[in-house]
Amino acid sequence: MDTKHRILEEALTLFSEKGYANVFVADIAERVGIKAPSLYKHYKNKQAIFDAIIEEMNRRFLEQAGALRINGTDASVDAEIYKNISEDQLITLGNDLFLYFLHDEYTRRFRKMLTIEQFHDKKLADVYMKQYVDDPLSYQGMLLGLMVSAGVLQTENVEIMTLHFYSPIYMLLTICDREPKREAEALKTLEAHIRQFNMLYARNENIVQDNKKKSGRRKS
Amino acid sequence: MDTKHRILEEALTLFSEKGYANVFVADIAERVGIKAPSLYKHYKNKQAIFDAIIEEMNRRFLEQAGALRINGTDASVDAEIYKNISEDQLITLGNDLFLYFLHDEYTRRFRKMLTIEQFHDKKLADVYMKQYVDDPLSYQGMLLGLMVSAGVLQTENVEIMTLHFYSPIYMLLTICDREPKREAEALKTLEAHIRQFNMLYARNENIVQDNKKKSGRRKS
DNA sequence: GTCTATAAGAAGATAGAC
DNA sequence: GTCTATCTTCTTATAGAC
Repeated sequence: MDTKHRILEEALTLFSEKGYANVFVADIAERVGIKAPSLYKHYKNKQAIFDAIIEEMNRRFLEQAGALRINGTDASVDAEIYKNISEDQLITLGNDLFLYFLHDEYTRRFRKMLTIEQFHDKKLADVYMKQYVDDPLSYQGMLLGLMVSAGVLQTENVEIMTLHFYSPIYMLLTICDREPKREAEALKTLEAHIRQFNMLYARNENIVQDNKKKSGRRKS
Repeated sequence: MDTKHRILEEALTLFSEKGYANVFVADIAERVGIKAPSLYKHYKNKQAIFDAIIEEMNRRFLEQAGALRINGTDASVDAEIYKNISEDQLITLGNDLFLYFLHDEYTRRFRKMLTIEQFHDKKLADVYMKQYVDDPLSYQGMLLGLMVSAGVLQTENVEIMTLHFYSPIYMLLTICDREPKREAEALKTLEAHIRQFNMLYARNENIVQDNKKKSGRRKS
């Protein structure tokens, strides 16, 4: 049964690099170290391999939601943690999110595959949207909402605030997926982004010291 | 010579919906109203059609830069315009940028095609990055920099400010490309984003009236 | 479960008449 | 320039031996 799983691994790698149509069953088999016909003992056909990858990813997404909570929907349990969050902790939050998305080998390859295949199948576009747009916005919106309630951050529109927090992360992610060499630069930008985000949205009381340096802005 | 151009049009439409590998020469020919072999009188082969699309788009990109200036590199000539820009004008700027990217039929299809094919050819990833990430950030960075110089906006880090302005636009664009039905919602979000952006980055003097409504934030 | 041989079919491209 | 007929190649998938 190890071969069955290795087929999935190698197929995902190839699909994420070339797209489904440009990968031949023989390519996958070669990487696994078998001949193409042998592969049909493990999966009915090429499409079945693709479907198994999607299924496997769904399983992992559910795990994630429970463990890392990046896409979880139950932010309220973390309420206490975020009531007194500092700028450094906010940076850590953004960093963890970013690096998980970027470095987890399975999600990275899966995301690239989705990017290529999303227009080919509406269902895949839905998965992409849910996983990289709607769920992160929803979960982070709850976290930031808690911080607003706790008086750490301040805004009249949490939804836009969340967009301001996440969309730069999303954009930096799309950059790194295409040009991995820009990762170091992206991480610097990410930190600068969160610092500035914090400065813009932090309650006055929390940035009293900063004001001494500013030209009369945000006096308290 | 009209047929030659129609081939490009129909090919781009199909490539943007299914990806290069999933479109057959016969599909393109059928849309044009000819048989597949006739198509080879106009283009050497399938790849030549794809290459011609890329070339055509490069030509259009250059035109754009000159006309709409969305990706232009000579923002300084527009300096005077942006020195006294209002919030509504800023919204218009973001709206125009967004709607151009979204509604220009050629760029829309081209962007979707690039999204699908970018990992297949490094050159395409480069075009994508330049057109939808680096150039917009560069040009808008110059515009926003001018507004900072003119005292309309205020920040210590124009680069991050530009990221805060553009990345939500980029993200909303990727949403609409995948789910056109969300366009109306995206436009509302876009306007709210720019209003909040303006509120966050505008110099105090420009938002004196707003402060009356705020809970002690940004007193002047 | 893996192999070789091969069937079945798809898709790109050409030949040559009109 | 467009057509029909056809070639060629590639790729998926199956058959059947080991």
